[in-house]
Amino acid sequence: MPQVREAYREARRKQIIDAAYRCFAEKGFQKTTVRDICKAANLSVGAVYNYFRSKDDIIAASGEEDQRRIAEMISSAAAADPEDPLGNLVRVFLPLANEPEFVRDAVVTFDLCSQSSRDPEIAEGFRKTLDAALDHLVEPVKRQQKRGVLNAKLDPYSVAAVLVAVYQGFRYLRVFYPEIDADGFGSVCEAMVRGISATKGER
Amino acid sequence: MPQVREAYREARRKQIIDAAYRCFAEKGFQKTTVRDICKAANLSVGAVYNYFRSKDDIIAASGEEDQRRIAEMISSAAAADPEDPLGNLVRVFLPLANEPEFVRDAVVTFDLCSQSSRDPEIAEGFRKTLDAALDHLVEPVKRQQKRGVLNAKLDPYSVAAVLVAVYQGFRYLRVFYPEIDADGFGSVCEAMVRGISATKGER
Amino acid sequence: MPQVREAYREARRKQIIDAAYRCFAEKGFQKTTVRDICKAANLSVGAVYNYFRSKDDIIAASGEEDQRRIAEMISSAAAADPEDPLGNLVRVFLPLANEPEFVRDAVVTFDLCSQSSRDPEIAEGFRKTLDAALDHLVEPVKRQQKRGVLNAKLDPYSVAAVLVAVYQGFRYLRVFYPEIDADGFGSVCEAMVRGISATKGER
Amino acid sequence: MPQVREAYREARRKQIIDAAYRCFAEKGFQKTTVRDICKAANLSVGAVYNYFRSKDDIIAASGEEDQRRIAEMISSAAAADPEDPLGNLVRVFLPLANEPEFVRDAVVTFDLCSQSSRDPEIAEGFRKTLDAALDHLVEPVKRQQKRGVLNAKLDPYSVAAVLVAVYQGFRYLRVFYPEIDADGFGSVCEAMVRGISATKGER
DNA sequence: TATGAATGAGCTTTCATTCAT
DNA sequence: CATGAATGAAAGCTCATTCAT
Repeated sequence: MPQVREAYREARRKQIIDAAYRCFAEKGFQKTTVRDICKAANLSVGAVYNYFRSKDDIIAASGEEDQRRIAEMISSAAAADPEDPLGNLVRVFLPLANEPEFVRDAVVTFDLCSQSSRDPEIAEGFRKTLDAALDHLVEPVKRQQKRGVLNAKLDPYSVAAVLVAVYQGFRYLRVFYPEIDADGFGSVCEAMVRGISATKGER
Repeated sequence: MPQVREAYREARRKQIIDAAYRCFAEKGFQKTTVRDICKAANLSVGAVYNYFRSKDDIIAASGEEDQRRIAEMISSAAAADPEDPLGNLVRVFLPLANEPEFVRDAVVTFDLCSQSSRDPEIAEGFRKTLDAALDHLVEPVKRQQKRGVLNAKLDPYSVAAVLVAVYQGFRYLRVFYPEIDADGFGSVCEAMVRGISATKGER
Repeated sequence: MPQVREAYREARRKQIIDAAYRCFAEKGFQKTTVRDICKAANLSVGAVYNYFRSKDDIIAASGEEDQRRIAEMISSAAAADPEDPLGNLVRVFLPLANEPEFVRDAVVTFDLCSQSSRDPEIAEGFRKTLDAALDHLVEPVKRQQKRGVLNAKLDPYSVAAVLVAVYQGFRYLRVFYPEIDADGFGSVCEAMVRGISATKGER
Repeated sequence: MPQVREAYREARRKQIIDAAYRCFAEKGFQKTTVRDICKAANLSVGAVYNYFRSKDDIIAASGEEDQRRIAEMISSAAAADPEDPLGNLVRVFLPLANEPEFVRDAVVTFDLCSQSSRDPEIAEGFRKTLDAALDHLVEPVKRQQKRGVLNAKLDPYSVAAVLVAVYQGFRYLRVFYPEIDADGFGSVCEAMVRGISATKGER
C-alpha cells in the first residue's frame, strides 16, 4: 500500500517538474510564478505545495532533471560506438542543434548555472549529475588511451572536461546565433580530436 | 559646457553600471533590487532613474559592458603575440581562472545569456559585442592560415567559434569546479590546436 | 457550487466598491490609495487584487455604481407620481440636498466626469448609465406631451437633458454653497416647468 | 523699478498659469506633473518654484483664473443686451458648445469642483469668483423684475442660481454627449424662461 | 489530500520639492 | 533669479506561501 502511495507521489512530482521545466524554459526561473507552474501542471496551488516545500525546491528538482538528461545523452552516445566513442559524440550532439528544444533547454541550463552560484542546494544537485556526466566520458577516454588511439599523456579528466566545455560552449553560441554553421563547427571539432590522437612518437 | 555636462553624465552612468554589475554578480539580475544598486552606487533612487529609464535598461547596459570586456581581452590577447596568436589566447586566458572575479563574472555572463533569450534589447547589445569578439579572432585565424600555420581548409569563422566555445565552456565548468585542473585543461587545448594546424599534405 | 462561488465573489466586489466609494468621496480618486481602499474594506491588498485588475478598474466600477444610483432614483421618482412625474422629480430631489451624502456623492460624480474625459473605460460605463437615466425621463415627458400637459413642440430628449442639467448644476452649486436656498431654487424650477407646459394655443 | 519688477513677476506668473491650465485640461490636476508644467511654460523647475510655493498653489491660481473667465463671460453677456439680458445669455453661451475648448475647460471646472471639497484654499478662490458671477446675474434679474418683465415673486438669487446651474449642467452633459442637440436644449431653456416671466396676474 | 482565497512584504517607478552652482 | 541634479517618501502592483474548508 505505501508502495502504491509512493508511486502516486512520484508521478505527481514528475508531472509538476515537467510543467515547471516548460515554464522555466519559456520565462526563466524568476519570472515563472508558482501559479504559472500550477496552471501548466493542471493542479491547484495547494496541491503543488503538498509535493514541494517551496519554489526553490521545484527549481532544484528541475535542475537535477536537466542535468540528468544531459548525462544520460552523453553516456548513451559514448556507449553507442565503442570503436570511436568521442567521434560519435560529435555525430550525435551536433544534429541536436536543429531540434527546437535545443536553445530552449540551453537557456535553462545557463539559468541554472547562474542560480547555482547563489543557491547551494541547486549547486549540489547540479554538481552531482555533472560529475556523472564527466565520469561517463572519462571511461571511454581511458579505454581509447589504452587501445592506443588517444594520446596517453593527456589527463583523461581534462579531456572529458574539454569535451563537455566544447558542448556547452556550442550551446551558448547557439543561443545567440540560430544560423550558426553547425557542420563547420563539427569539422573543426573533428580536426581538433585528431590533435589529441596518439601519434607514432607518443604511442 | 555641454562637453563637461556630457562627461559628467557618462561618469555617473559608469558609476551606476559598475555598482550594478557587482550586485548582479552577487545576487543575480532578478534578485538584485534597484535599491541594492542605488546603495552600491551611493546614490538615491531618483538619481539612478535620472540616468537609466528602468532596471532593464541598467541590465542591458551591464550586459554590453560585460561583453565589451571579453571582446577587449580577446583582441588584446590575440594581438599580443603575432607569431602565435591562438596559442597566446590559451596562455592569457587560462591563468585568469584563478582570479577572484573569474567565477563572479562568468555567472553574470550566463545569467545574461538566459535573459537574452527573453529580452530582445539585451540580446541585441549582447550579440553586437559577441560579433566583435568573434571578428577579433577570425582575423588572426585567417592570417595564420595564409602563413601556412593553420589548416586552410577549415572555415575561419568556425575556428573562431570553437575557440570562444571552449572559453565559455571552461568558464561554465569552473563555476561548479573551483578545483578544476586548469593546466590539464590547457594541455588538452594546446594538443587540440595542433589538430587544426597545417600538416605537410594540407600546406 | 458555482452559484455560491459567484454570489460570494459578487458580495466581495460590492464590499470593495462600497469601501472605495467612501474613500473616493473623502479624498478623491487620485489621492485615494489602493491601501486606503483595502483598509476601508477590511481586506488585504492581495485580496482586493483578486477581484479587480487595477485601481482604474475599481474606479470604473465605482463610477458605474454612482451613475446607476442616480438613474435608479430618477426612474423611481418619475414613476412614483404618474399624474405629475416631472413636478415629482423636484419634490423628491430637492430635499436630498440636506442629506449628508449629497455633497459627498456630488463630488464623486464630478470627479468621475473629469476622469471620464481621459479614460475611455470610465467614460463608457458612465455614458451607459447616463443614457439609462435620460431614457427614464424621456418616457414620462412623452407621456405628458400626449396627455396635453406638456408642450408637444419641444423635443422630449432636450427636455430630459435640461432636467438632468438642472439637477447636476444644482449639485454643483451645492458643493460651494452649503447654505444655498433649496426652496427658492425649487420655486424657480417649478415656475420654469410651467414655461414648458402646454398653453391653450399649443394644446 | 519695483513697478517694473512686479510687472515682470506678474507676466511670469501668467505664463505659468496658462501653461498649467493647458496641462490640467489635458491630463487632470493629479496626473499633471510639475515638470509637465515647466516644459509647457518653457521654464526650469527651479524657476517655477520662484513664483509659486507649490503645485497646489498653481492649481489654486489656475482655478481662480478658470472661474474669473466664466464670471467675465457672464457679466459681459448680460450687459450686452439690456433689453433681454437673460435671453441673451442663452444666445451667447449655447454657441460656445461647439468651440473646441468647451469640453476641455468644462473638465477643468469639474476637476476643480471636486478638489475644492478637499482643499479649502482652492474652494476659497473658487467661491469668491463664483460669487462674482452670481452677482453679475442677480443685478439684471432684479432690473427685469422692476421693469415688470420677470416674475417679481421669485427670489432673484435663486433665479441666478438656476441659470448658473443650467449652464454648468449643460457643460456636464456636453462632456459625455459631444453630439448633444444644443439648439433643442436652447429652445427648452427659452421656453422655461417664459415660465419665470411675469404674467398679467403676477405683474 | 485538494482547493483557492487571503496575506503582506517587498518590488519598480514616479514626482514634489530642495539647493548648490 | 535661473538651473536641473538629487532626494526619498510613497504609489500601484506581484507573488510565494498559508490555511480554513
